[in-house]
Amino acid sequence: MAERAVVKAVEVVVWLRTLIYEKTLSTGMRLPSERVISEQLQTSRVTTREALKMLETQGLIYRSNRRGWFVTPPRINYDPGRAMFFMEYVAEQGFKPFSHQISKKRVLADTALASLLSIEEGDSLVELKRVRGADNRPVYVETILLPERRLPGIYDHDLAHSVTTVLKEEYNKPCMNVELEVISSSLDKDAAELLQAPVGYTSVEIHRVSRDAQGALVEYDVEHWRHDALKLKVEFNIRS
Amino acid sequence: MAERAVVKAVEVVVWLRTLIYEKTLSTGMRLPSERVISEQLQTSRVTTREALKMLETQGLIYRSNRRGWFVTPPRINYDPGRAMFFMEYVAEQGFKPFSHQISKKRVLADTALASLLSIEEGDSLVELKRVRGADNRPVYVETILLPERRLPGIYDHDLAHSVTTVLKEEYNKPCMNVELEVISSSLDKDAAELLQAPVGYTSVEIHRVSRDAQGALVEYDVEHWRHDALKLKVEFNIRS
DNA sequence: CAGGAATTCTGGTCTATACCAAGGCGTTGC
DNA sequence: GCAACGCCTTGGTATAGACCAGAATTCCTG
Repeated sequence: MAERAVVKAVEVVVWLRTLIYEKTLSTGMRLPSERVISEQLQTSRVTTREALKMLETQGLIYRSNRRGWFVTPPRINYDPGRAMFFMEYVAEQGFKPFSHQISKKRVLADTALASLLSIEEGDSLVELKRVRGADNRPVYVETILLPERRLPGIYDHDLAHSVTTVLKEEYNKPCMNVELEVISSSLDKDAAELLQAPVGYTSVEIHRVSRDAQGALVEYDVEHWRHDALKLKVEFNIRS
Repeated sequence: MAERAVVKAVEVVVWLRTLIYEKTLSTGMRLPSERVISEQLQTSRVTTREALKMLETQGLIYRSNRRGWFVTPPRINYDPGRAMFFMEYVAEQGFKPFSHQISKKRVLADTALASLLSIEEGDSLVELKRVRGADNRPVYVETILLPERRLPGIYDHDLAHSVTTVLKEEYNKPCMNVELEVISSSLDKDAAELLQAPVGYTSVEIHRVSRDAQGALVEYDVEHWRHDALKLKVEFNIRS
């Protein structure tokens, strides 16, 4: 009997996944505690945790510091090609969005930044940090850099809501062209804290360079998303 | 003395990361074995493994089944907006690319697939599976679906190299418009085997719908990338 | 009844140990 | 010369137990 043809941790994964698929456990609900699961399936806590982490990697469940494991809500569709801002498209998908500004300050472009953004070294940039989320769950942090020379007075505008709108309405510089860079990475300490996630949590990192109709850089933006909260959509035409 | 202000596993992470950054361990090299690291840093193997997994999530190292842990090579830049094919752009980046066809067969569109691809239910599709990689390291698996009705005789063409080229040269249907969907996910058993990665390994899943100049679907493609092998780049103009 | 203190519960970290399975490699035998 | 066998190393899986830190709840007190 009892060949262990199957991996024990996978058994736990399957058991939990079934509960989730059949909606015994549904979005937002807490899973049984690690100790209870272990007892139920006759396994050790280490093995149970391994299973939970697999489901976390799949994005099916997430943990909240010392509170428990929960079933992950649906992902947010994010289409950087649509001229809409966060609050709008998140609400459109039936979530209750929020956006908190963390900081706003001036920084000077060092060599690397200057060449990356094709501006002059030493140029002043307005740096904006935010956390954004839906239904009380923070999903990404972002750092925005705005070249002050091209956007005089930008520091004094209210940027808490929509930078895109300010650029368009106040400066007549709608972002026309976007360059995205996307990699899978992990959260550092700061980002993890803001997203209420463990350090090292899998993340999706998006770098976005936006240019106006003349091809001049108007916004540089780095976003760190919880990996399980994002479905990125992009549509474009091939450049031949 | 000895406050454990720091997490032991993080100590290990920092130690290894330093070795990597200062190039004591460089691309492709094997790390010391788990047991050796544990002894060296006076910690248990479980803790060491935890640290290794953190570095794996960051994409700094990867493991090869029972052979050891290795320093991850640079990521491949992938820009689906450029009208180039895999072998070309990978070679351009200094890698030695390869591409293996796994299977080629006909499948019939079910309801879900039909509506997703805006074709008729029951329509025949040519399904192509491949693994691709660089420098002997498989980096992604893909499944391509081609609607046979729109591409008569497509099954009999040599599709092993570049589907894009066949579509353009033989059918005069260059892909003009692309719709991407990107999510962070994890590898299932089949994909994991093909990529020589552990089951559950973090992956980036890309769905790609390509259309010709008339807006008709000509190619549907699902790619599963090792998360640490990909840097996705996209450039496009905003739709207002 | 409100506010604070104590308790309980949950995940977070860590140790020590054990055995398994597969890759790598050297040795042995033909 | 080379294939087959077998040993050693490496990661893979699993157990049992311990203690910590923070969240949640309960309970007690003024």
